[in-house]
Amino acid sequence: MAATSAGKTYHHGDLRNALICAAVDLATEGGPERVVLREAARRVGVSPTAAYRHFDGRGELLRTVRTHARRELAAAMERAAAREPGADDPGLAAERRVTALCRGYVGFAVEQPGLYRAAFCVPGPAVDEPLPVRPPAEPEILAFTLLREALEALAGQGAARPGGRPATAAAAWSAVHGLSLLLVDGPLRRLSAQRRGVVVEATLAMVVSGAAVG
Amino acid sequence: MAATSAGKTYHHGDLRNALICAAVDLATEGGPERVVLREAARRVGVSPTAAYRHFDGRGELLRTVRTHARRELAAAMERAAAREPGADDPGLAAERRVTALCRGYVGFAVEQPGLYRAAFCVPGPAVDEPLPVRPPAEPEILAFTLLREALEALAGQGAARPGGRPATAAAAWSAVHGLSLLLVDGPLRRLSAQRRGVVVEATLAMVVSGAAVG
DNA sequence: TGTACATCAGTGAACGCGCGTTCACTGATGTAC
DNA sequence: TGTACATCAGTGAACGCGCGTTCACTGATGTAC
Repeated sequence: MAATSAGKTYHHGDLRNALICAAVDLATEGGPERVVLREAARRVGVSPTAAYRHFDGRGELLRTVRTHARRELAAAMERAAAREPGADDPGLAAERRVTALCRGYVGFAVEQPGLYRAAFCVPGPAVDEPLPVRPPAEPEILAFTLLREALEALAGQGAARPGGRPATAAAAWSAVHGLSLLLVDGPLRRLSAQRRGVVVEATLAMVVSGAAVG
Repeated sequence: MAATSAGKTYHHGDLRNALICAAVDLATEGGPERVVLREAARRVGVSPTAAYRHFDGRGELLRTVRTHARRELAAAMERAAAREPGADDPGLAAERRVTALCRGYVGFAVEQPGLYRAAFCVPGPAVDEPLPVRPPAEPEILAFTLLREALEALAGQGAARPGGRPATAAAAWSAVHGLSLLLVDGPLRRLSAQRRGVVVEATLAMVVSGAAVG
């Protein structure tokens, strides 16, 4: 795009992506409520109106940011799992993968609180928007899928009750999600890094013990 | 107060409490972000300015609502525990109390989503407010205390590792908090009541198994 | 190769909204004498 | 018991803010001929 180096042309060339980047930055700085059309446009150096060429409105921009944030979360989990050393015992390996994924999850939340919150925001239908007859299917959330598959692998090793598995995965997700929010945005946000580590480990122990039971 | 029956006097008589009630209603309807000074005043039938005789500003009103919401949450937990039948075996009784408290916790969140979210909102310091040298100690959160004590009682029965206990309680809290938010405001909010029940039970099983380990 | 023209992607001004907060003020209350 | 006056608890208007969104518009681009 010629615009990139020359700067200042009338046509931006890649405005949609530029707006998304600005919006992601906003979410990173201050969470989903900070994602605001006018400010994103301002940062890109474009009039607010221009954004409407590329997005339906604020809602769509926010949903785009959310998708991005969810991908980043899953990527952080994968990276954490990849760092984990393997193990000969497949049961141990499975357990390690679960804990690594969880650590990656919580680590992302702690390091990117704004983005983490954006990953789970609900963009709120415009006031009094009529409810759709059938709500659109929620898109799969990759972070949850990773967790569920790792837990299934772990359960496959032991004597876990089949059929309880999706619910077991949801329970584990509850634990890491709740922990993340308590640490990031909630009553545990002032914990020292050390205490935080202790709480994280206790939660992981709970998740693993729950997987054995579930 | 003469004002109560006669209506319309210049002096309201109990404006502070009236504003709190209105603000709690707002939170109940739409969560903490719906708690807004002007609207609370409007509902009470008073000018916005009048609120400043009784509150420092929006922040104080919101903190008051939060306190109220936290109390309600704890009360819901206590009620749930009180409904639970006792048991001769003290270990079983302790376990039952833990699960009942947790059920009460999640039940409150599901029935009063707005209030639940208000209970854990952080009123956000005014932009660029200088950080206090020493952050004010977080007030104890009764819901957490209840949970911690019940878990301690449960651990006292078995061979749980001492010293791990506060962290174990935080892990349990993470689970019920995360579950509540996933159900109320998050990706699990469209679950049928039945599926929701399954997930709640799986989470409780995880919490109990974690208490045994921790 | 040049040019007319449709289309695309921006602009700038404006609307209406609701908010938090402050100002100068006034009506009501109750207390000292 | 009556009255002057301080104090308390309201009013109403206004300020400034930033937002989402829409309008009529124009500059730039690229394509058909």
